[in-house]
Order: sequence, then structure tokens, then C-alpha cells
Amino acid sequence: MSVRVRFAPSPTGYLHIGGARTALFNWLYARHAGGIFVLRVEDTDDARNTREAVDVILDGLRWLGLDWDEGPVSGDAMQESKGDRGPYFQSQRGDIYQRRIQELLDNELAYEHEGAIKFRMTREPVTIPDLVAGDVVRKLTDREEADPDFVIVRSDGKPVFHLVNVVDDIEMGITHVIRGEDHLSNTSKHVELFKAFGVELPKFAHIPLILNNDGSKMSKRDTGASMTTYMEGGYLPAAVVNYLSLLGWSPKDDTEVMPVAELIKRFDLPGVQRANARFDMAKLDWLNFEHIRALEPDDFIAQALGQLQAAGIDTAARDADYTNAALALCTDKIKNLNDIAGYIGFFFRDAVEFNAEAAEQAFTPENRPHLAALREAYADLTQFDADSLMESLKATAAAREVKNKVLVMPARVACTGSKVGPSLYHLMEVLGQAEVVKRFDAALETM
RNA sequence: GACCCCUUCGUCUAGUGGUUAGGACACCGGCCUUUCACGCCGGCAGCACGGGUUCGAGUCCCGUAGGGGUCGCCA
Repeated sequence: MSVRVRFAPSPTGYLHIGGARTALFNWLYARHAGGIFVLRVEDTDDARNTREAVDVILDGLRWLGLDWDEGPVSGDAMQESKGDRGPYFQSQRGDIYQRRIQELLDNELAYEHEGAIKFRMTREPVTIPDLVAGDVVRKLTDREEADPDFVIVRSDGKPVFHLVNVVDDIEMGITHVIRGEDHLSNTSKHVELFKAFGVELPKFAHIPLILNNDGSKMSKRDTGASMTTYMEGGYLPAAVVNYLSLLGWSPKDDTEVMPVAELIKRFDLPGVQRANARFDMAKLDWLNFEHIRALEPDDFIAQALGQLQAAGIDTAARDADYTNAALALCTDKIKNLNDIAGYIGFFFRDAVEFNAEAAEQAFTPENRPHLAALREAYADLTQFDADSLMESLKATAAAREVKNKVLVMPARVACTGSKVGPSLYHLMEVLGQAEVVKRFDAALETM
């Protein structure tokens, strides 16, 4: 029987990083096993389940690249979904639940109680076979001891989570339930429900939770809890996927930087960790850097152009060679996509925006004659490539009996406005002789 | 209160009775670099605690402590 897994989020208005990781593990397992990844929207609840809230989830999954084989096409529950096991919105599956509830009622496995319907739960310990945690024997808590039966249909007629979750997994032919460990205790209820319906249990795999860096529970308000943090934070989806995969799963050797294709190839349930993991932004940042530098040149350029455009920097006026040469200087230096505009924006601005501190340090009265001399030397150059620029600067410094550094920083600030940036000689080569001289002149004006 | 899961450097992890307990991120040095990075070299740092079992325990058992989860007519 082929693998069928599902991600079943409740549309709460944001995609939690833990939910994203659960979706990722399901997706990786499906892709690894050549199975089907189902997306099911658990919108049985109340008014908070809006189309917008569903779209937030779908957008987050799409951004990560987690495509689903069956499920909604959009956040609109009324729109037809893809897949033949639908509907994939629980709000549209009322008749299915009614049938299943009646089945339980007919078999006297459930009964009415004060307008609600309750399920006859066993009082015996329930064994939960779990691929990650092993066989978990769940005893009744003292409160459950007092009344083991639980509500499956509210008095207002709406079926509750435990019931619909199990019914859907049965109807949709789910073979592996991969979900957060926060569901482990409640799985005893699900196990009994599956038995009541007379079907075989799916394989359960409860994965550890993601905690804050200090070990506390990660809730909506905590930094990094929402996927939007990464979607807007200059991260590559591949980096986030890679990092998330390593939280609670290990390939068992020391491999860490892995493209999605390799994760699919290597991911499997036996490698899933038992203990909760803490979120470490620094490590994500490092992986982001690794994935950015691993980008194909064309992909990097596409990313960079998008960033520059978003920052309001117009690159259309420049020719492609110039733009590509400027972007090429960022290779291996950019750690976050959001840094690109600040790093090389100067290439595309007519007037350099001077960083106040940098200008104060570099544009001193003592430096003025040195920079003026370099300006003349550069204006006379017949070859304007990086090597010539370096030789010329060294010669100028020697002639004026100052260290190279005395010329380097004013030149850098004059060209870029900043103390940090790409290699000075290379960036001047790209800027071109006329532009460099022009920028030196503008700097000299302020000194 | 009850029930369930978990516990190796600060963090993510390797480790399935015999290892100088390995790697990565972070951090701290040095080299390279006439910017910032990258890179290279080196360093700091861990088996929660207490009992067992065993010739031998990070690995097995029990207990304690700590962390997380669940016990709802929320999902």
C-alpha cells in the first residue's frame, strides 16, 4: 500500500514555525516514499476561519516549496479542490461526519448526553504504537477516571476535533499520521475511535516540538514563531527547509548543508529525534549564507534584482553587463538577501549617500590633498582595471609618503558612502573611470 | 492533582557496553586580507543527579530532579 500522509492545519491567521516543520516532515516523507501528500483544512471551528486565514497557510507552504498532491486550490472552501478524496475543508464534510456518528450510535459505541454525543471510551490503558516514541501505554488520568467518555459532537451539533480527525484520516486513506508530540496523549482517544470504526490503525509518528532558545514554549508572540518572519526576513526557502529538517531529525552522519533533493533522498522516520529542540536563529543564519552562496549565478542575480527593486533602486537604466558585474561582486559576501540593497545600492545611485560616521573619519582636511592626488592619477589612467587601480594607488601613496590605507578609506567612502563593501579596486573597475572621478570630485567638495 | 514524553558542549546533533565522547553553529585566539566578509589553523566547552546490573556504562534497569506535553461541548 502506498504511503498517504497529510498536514491538517487549523486556519488561525498565521503559519506557526512548528506547523511548518510538521508539514515539512510529512512532505519529505511522502516525497521520499513516493507517496501522496494531502493538505486538509481543519476549519470546523468558528468565525476565525476565514478565507484569508487559510491563504496565509497556503502561501507559507508554497513559499517553502511544499506542494500538495491533494487539497485546496485556494483559501476558498467553496472552490473545488484537487484530489478525489475531498472535500478537503472539514467545513464541507458535515454529511460524512453525520454518517460516521450514526454508525457509532447504531453500534451503541456512542450515546446522547445532555444534547451532546459522547463516545464510550475504554477504562483500560491504551497502547499507542508510535514509530518515534515506541509503544506508549497511556493510562487514564484521574479526571478521566471519573468519566472516561468524551464528547464527539457538541450540543450545537458540531463534531469535535478528535472525531473529525479520525474520520477524515479513515476516509482519506491516511497511512501515516506524522504530527507534533502535543497530540501524543490524545492519541489514545484516536486509537479507540479507529477500533470503534473497525479499521486498521495508521502508523503514528509523533515528532518533538520546537521550543524557544531559552527552552520555553514557542507561542504566537515569540520571535520567529511565524513563517512571515522568514518570508520577509531575507531567507531562502531552501535554507529554512534545511534548518527545519535538522530540528528533530538527523541524517546520522555529519552532513548539515543539504539541498531539498538530498533531504528527500535521506529523510526517514527512524532518524527522527525524541527530544524537543530549541530554535537557534544563528544557525539558521549560517545555513542561509551557505544556501545563498550555493545559488547558481543566474538565480543569485534574479534574487538580487528582486531585492534591489523592492528597495526602490532602479537597475533598468543600466545595461545588463554593468548590473551583472556589480552583482557578481556580492558572491560569497551576502549572508542575508535583505542585505543586498545596502551592500551594492551605491552602484545604481547617481549621488552617493554618505554614511555620517564613515564620512567624518575619511573626509578629513589632512586626507583631502591625498585624495585629490589620487583623483588626478586615476583621471590620467589609460587602463581602468582592478590591477591598474591598485598599482596606481600604491604609487600615489608612495610618492606622497603615506600608507596605502590613507588613500584606501577616503576612496572607498567617496565611491560607496560606506566603510564596508565589495573589494575597492574591483568595485571601481565596475563603476568606470568617469564615474569614479566624478565621485571623487563630489567627495572633495565636502572636505 | 493525574497521565504521557524527554534529558550528550550555550544551541543542533553523532554515539546502539570497551571512543582521547566526534561534527556543526555560536564564542575566543592566530594567519590571510591595505574595507567587511570568506577561507585556513588553533582554543574553550558536554554525557542532569543518585543508586544498581556488569570485568567494564553516555549507552541497560530503578529512583530523584528538571524541561515539555495532555487531561475541554478548542484544534
